[in-house]
Amino acid sequence: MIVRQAANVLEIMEYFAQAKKPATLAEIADHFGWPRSSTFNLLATLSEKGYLYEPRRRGGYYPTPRWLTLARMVSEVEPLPPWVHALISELSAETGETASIVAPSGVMAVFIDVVESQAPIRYFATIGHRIPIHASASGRALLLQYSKEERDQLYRKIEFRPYGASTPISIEAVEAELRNSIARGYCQSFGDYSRDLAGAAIPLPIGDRRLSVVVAGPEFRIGPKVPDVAALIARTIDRLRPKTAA
Amino acid sequence: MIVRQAANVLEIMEYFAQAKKPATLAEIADHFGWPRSSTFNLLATLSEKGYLYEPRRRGGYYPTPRWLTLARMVSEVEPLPPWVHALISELSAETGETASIVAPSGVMAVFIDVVESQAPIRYFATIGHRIPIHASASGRALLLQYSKEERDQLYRKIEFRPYGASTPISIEAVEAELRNSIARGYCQSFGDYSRDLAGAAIPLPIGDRRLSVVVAGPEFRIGPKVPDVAALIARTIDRLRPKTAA
DNA sequence: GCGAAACGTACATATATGTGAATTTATCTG
DNA sequence: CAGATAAATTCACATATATGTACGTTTCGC
Repeated sequence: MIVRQAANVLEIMEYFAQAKKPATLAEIADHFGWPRSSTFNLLATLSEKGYLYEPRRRGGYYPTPRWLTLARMVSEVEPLPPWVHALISELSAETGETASIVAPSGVMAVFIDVVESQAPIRYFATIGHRIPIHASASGRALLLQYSKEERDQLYRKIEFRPYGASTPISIEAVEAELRNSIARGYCQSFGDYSRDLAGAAIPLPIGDRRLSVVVAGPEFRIGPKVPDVAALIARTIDRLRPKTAA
Repeated sequence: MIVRQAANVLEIMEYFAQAKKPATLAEIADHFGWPRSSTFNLLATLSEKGYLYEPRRRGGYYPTPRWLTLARMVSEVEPLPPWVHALISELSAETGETASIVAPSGVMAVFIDVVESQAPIRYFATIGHRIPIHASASGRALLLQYSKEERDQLYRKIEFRPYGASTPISIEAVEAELRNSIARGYCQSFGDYSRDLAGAAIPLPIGDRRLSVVVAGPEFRIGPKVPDVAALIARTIDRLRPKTAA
């Protein structure tokens, strides 16, 4: 069950992140199609807790910097090593495509760092974006770091839906693709989940964290280059990853 | 009316900001005394929206860096000029007390930037903290920037409650204190709202924003020094504020 | 300076939602 | 490795909650 008012808090924040200016109760209510009275209650709650304020007289509400302090506090914990962000920056610059770091979250894979392509047609991914772990290059690069037992447990929870023509829709299909990936030396996906999207991914264990790097873009552009891109990812990891620590 | 589940989202974030480590469903449920099932729904909602993930197998939930991207996006808008933070850093260092920037929000005043004192006994303020605009030095420094008409409108919404012995509990009392502040050259408060707390504040208009600076601490320590502190604030503003722009 | 439109606020009520109990799944212990 | 223990899910129902309606307040156009 989805908790509506919890989701609404996030929607409001995303709204402000887009609008980048204060908004009145009426504007917000109209934007979301919420009743004024409900919107009033929500905004009052967020204000009372110190997360929204009214910067100007009758100028509407805007988030306080408290969001930033909170977000900084939680992000200070186990930050990604700087070379990891450098890695995807470089990969994105070299390939012209979107490069990301991905982490597991149950049956999903979550983007935890992203450098977007500058091309007008590009893979539009954001931090927090989620995709099925079994139906994506980056997800399978995570699965490669699981033991067979752990994978079997996961498989039980996965709903195998045919998102696209090449989506693996059975445990065996996924396992077969994992074997192929090992043989090939990298993971790939051609529209497994998102139409017209192709990508190459490589596992990236950091400490006890199981992550992966992925470079993805429109199939027509990146498709033929997937092996080269994969090789580039591997080379770049090799060069940037500190040799000392495990 | 307070929107419970909206508040709960914030509580969860504050919990993670404190704990600084992943937490399982059970831990969170126990911590807040929430039923497991409700906690499950909330965590599922936040996860589905990409704001929580499970970094390790059965290692519990943790916020994704998405909070940080969002918070950065909203905070990019009209950031405080760097000299403003330098101002309160310096004031806090010189006085040994907590120094803050405050903005109006209806009948309340909100802390939008804070540099805390290092003293063991200190004014514990955080960004987002709210105090009544009429019953605080910093709040009255905001009111000084309002026209009489604007103040009168505000007064109608204020509940005049005797928080402490010196709380102004009538419109006339507030107006009198404002006149005193003008004569004195700064605003002060001795336990108007928080017991044992004293402070000095000065208006700080920036562009069309009405802000104020306040230095506050325990009455026994800062009390006798309030005039000196006020003078220091004024001098420091004078020194740091760029002369060019209005 | 007046009237009208827009905005913000309060409250009672029907209903969407949170919850306790039951079930399933995973982990620990001897 | 099995049995016990703890955690994570599911679900039907009572109730806390979102909302329609009405009212007061502020702004804007003329």
